[in-house]
Amino acid sequence: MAQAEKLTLYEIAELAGTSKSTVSRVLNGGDKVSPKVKARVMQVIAEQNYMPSIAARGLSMGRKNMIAVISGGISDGYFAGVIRGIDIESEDRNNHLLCSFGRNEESFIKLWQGVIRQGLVDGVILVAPPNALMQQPFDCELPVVLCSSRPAPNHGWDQVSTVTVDNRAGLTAMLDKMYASGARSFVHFAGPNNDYDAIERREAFKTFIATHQDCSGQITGATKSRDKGYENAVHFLKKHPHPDAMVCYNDSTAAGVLTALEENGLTGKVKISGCDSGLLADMLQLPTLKMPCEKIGREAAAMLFSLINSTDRRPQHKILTLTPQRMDKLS
Amino acid sequence: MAQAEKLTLYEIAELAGTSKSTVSRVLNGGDKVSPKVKARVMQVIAEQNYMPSIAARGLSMGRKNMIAVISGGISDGYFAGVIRGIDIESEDRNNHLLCSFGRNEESFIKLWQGVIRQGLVDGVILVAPPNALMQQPFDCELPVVLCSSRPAPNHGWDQVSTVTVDNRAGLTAMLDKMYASGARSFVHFAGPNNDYDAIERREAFKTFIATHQDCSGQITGATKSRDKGYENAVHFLKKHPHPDAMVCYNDSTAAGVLTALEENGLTGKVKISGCDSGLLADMLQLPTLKMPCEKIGREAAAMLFSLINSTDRRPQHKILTLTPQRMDKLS
DNA sequence: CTGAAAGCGCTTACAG
DNA sequence: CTGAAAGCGCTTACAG
Repeated sequence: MAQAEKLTLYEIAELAGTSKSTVSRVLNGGDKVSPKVKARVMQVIAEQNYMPSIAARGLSMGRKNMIAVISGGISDGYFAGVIRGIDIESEDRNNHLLCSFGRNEESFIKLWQGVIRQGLVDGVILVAPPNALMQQPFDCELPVVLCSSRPAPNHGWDQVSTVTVDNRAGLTAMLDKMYASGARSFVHFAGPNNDYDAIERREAFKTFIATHQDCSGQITGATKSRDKGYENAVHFLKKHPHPDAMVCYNDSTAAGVLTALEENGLTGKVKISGCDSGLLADMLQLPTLKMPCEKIGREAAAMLFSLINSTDRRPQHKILTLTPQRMDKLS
Repeated sequence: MAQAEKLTLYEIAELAGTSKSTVSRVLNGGDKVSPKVKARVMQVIAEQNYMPSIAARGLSMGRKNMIAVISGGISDGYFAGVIRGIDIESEDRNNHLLCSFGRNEESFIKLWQGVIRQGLVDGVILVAPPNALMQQPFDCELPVVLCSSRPAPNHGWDQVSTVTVDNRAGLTAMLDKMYASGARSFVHFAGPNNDYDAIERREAFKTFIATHQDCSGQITGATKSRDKGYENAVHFLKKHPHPDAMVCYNDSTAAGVLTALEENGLTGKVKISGCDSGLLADMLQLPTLKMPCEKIGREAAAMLFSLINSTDRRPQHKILTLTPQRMDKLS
């Protein structure tokens, strides 16, 4: 196995019979280099399969060509989608991706501190960061983009760019559909209280009920897992007659609720919806709102690179649409 | 928002009234520094929330404290699990993780070339690399670990360390169980021909049939998706009487086969098994072999770090067990 | 158009 | 125990 020791700029220069400066110039394209020399250098580079050390280049230029993504997880399809989106945009720009996955609040915060202080990236994307992080003052000179989270306007975090989804419009569209197909009594299996998306969805639910005199609505929560959804639904069904429609925070919750419905012989008798639209919703043929995960990642990365490449530090915000899926399965 | 410009070693030294050398020494712990000076330096570091530039440190030490993982994907639960495992081990060692996801063979190979030539990592983990890569001569001086793949002994790739699963033992255990519960005629819905795991499983199937005189077996394939599994099963059931047992390459395939069985009124009449054991198998209550994804990642990372920290370049190999799940649902 | 030199932020012999 | 100096692999003014 050819133990091709990594060559340096200097060695390439030697081989090409010229100086480091010149090799650097042909590498970076900018300045003029005589065609002859350029050709020779390029040939040596090709022969040696040489690529410059991007760490050294980063040191010298101050530009790292690397961005970090710190994510609250990876196993969930949501994270995978977002990260894939980020990766696509980074690869297109020949940038590297530093990935870290917070195992819990504490580890997430530690990763964040390390990444911003060790100065090895040009910018950071935070995917669903824990609330605890945003209780701390924002103290980072790097461009940052926040996904799926919109911090309260304090501690300086409100100056950070965001990519979010329009939970209110999405949930309202879902509720309108349910209403149109006859539902009048609703229950919302809400998500965690510290989750931005969950809060928004709950508010949309409240608003819908408040603006429809002929409708009644209850809220139960907080659930995000299938088991918890099941539990809450069992509990709910014991005390209440079944409603016309059950609007769940996400697909996992809906899956649990569905099981409870089945156990109570209510399958097909209650309209039910989820949110996310992954494998689970597919399998269950569940009406749901499609979370544009990959799009979120792409937008976040594009936004971060635009921030990195510009001197304008004003925060940018992008709101993406949640698309209703399988609405025909509602009735 | 405090625009805390990143401080350098030099500035810390100034603030502490000492030299860069000394600050570096307290940072790296090794050499002796007088308690007084050390305390002062540590205080300044704490006050300023200083962390050394790991890129600069890497340049100077030759050690990058960063490893790369190049993966064939991310959306699949398998990839997510492996990467999570790698991340855990890296974080424990204060190493960073450079992640790239190959969109196709070509992009995977390009990522590989870039990573090994740009010299910004100490080692590389390849997760399910495409065959095309291993047709090229192995030319990399960095430690490398291969997950879920074992290249043919050529082009130097056989000198690379691997972490794999014991497909033969796993599948054989599954077949034995099926046999014990009465199955005598088998069909294997095999996976792709260029997939290491698929090949191993197919071989195990062949061996089982060959060593059981009283059994018959057929192989159909190649499938890895649910749709393809469905298609193949429909096709198969048209021509053949249904067998006692259907052994599928993975859970997705099994899911498709299950649908075909249902359409033919055969639900519950054929023993069926998958492999992977993720959300899908859970939902279907499918007997399956559990792929230890996170463990694969952890082992691969641990192996890579041991390779990085040692001068012994001999390849290491680790084989993990596939654990049968829900065997009670077999009959 | 081209090269010598300084500098990016560290570490580590080498002399005190 | 501590500091000045050289060096890691690049880029980029600065002089030719």
